[in-house]
Amino acid sequence: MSTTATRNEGTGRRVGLDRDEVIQRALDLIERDGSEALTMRALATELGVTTTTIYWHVGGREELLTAVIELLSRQQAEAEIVGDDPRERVFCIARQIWTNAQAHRNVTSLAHRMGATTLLEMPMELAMLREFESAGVRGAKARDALQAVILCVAGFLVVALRSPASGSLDAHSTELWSTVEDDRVSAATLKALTRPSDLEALFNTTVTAVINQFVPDSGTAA
Amino acid sequence: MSTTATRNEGTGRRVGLDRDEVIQRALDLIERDGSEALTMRALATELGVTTTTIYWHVGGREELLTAVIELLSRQQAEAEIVGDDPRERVFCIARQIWTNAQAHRNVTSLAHRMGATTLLEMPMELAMLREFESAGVRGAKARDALQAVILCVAGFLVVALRSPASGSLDAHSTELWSTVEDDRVSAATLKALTRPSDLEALFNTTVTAVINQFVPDSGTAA
DNA sequence: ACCTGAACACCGTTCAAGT
DNA sequence: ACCTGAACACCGTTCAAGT
Repeated sequence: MSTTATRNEGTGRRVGLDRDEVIQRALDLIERDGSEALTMRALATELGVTTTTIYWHVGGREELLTAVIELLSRQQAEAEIVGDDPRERVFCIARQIWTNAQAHRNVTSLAHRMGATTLLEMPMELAMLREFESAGVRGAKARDALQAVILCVAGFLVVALRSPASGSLDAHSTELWSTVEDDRVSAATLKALTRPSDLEALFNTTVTAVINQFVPDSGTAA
Repeated sequence: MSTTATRNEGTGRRVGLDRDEVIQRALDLIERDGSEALTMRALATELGVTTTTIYWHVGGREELLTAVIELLSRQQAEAEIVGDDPRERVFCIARQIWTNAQAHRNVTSLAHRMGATTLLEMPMELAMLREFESAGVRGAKARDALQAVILCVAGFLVVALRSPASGSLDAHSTELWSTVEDDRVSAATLKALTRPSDLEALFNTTVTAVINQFVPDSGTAA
């Protein structure tokens, strides 16, 4: 992408690589081929360099992955927040997290597996806090409201990110349910379970319910 | 644990191992040392056997892990469901999932990372469906209600399971927030963020809100 | 049927050495 | 300061061979 890789300013550099470029290429590689495809050797080959060079620039694999997540966190443009009242605006931000996650599935699910979701979504969580403040929700109440909404969104991401991502395991809900029989559950319900939910609609309903629980229904912001 | 390992009935067996015991020991090892500690070689050593024996009995690593999750799924005793109306009973089941997950952190977070949550929680999800039925919620509505509640619980598990599990990454929320400054967020809120939420209380509030959204407030079951 | 031994192709990481 | 080459200790998996 950037042409800085082949720059050689007459210094002792042979490749002209810097830390930022290593991380950016790592991000690209993960988005393209998944996070398991990012081995130190594969990334080195991609950069036209030896494995040890990566260690010199950014450190080991754990540091590299953390840096990738931080990079994406900064790149996720904080889109404009629309909505007439705090409830709507909080919902708008929740949808942005949801949308961003689907646009960057591989890094998002990586962050998820690493327990670094907060690191990735920090800017959007901060935006959400500002809305809570303007709705008069602050202190421990704001913290809990944030946790609840983020938790709920995270739950949706768990489901949304696993479907076409790791096709190896056939333990996906719809296939599992097709083998179940139970005389205390109607046939209509069991049949419905074999078809996927409309996650979009379900997201709206559920997240709205949680937001309404924590954000008061004030018409105008303070 | 079971003494079947040293049994040798005069057949050609040298060790007397069977598939179930391999899987049980794998489960024990994961619960004790974490899922990363379960290597084929480590498990083989634990069993007093060669690596290849595991392949003969249960197959590769993926199959082994799936079998472990299925085993725990069967072992999670379906405790008694208490509550006067469907809403309360659904909440009771949600709490059981929550409790079981914390009692078996390592396997649960493994199932989570594998996208096999449904496989693990199937019996409890089925119990929840029965409550929906008795509340008159069936078909696609029951499926969506199940999804919403499970999703929400899954979100809580994401947070609850990452704290003392993988101590390697310091990207935990509380530490991250301690460095943040923002003039549009009050000091009280920022300070609250550096202290962990009461997940127990938050679970009750949030899950109840979601359940109420999908299960009608009927006093008595049909 | 059940299990071993040796081997293969990977992996992350380190360390001395080069310019 | 920046990068290479060789090596180490791991890993999952396979395959022929033993009883």
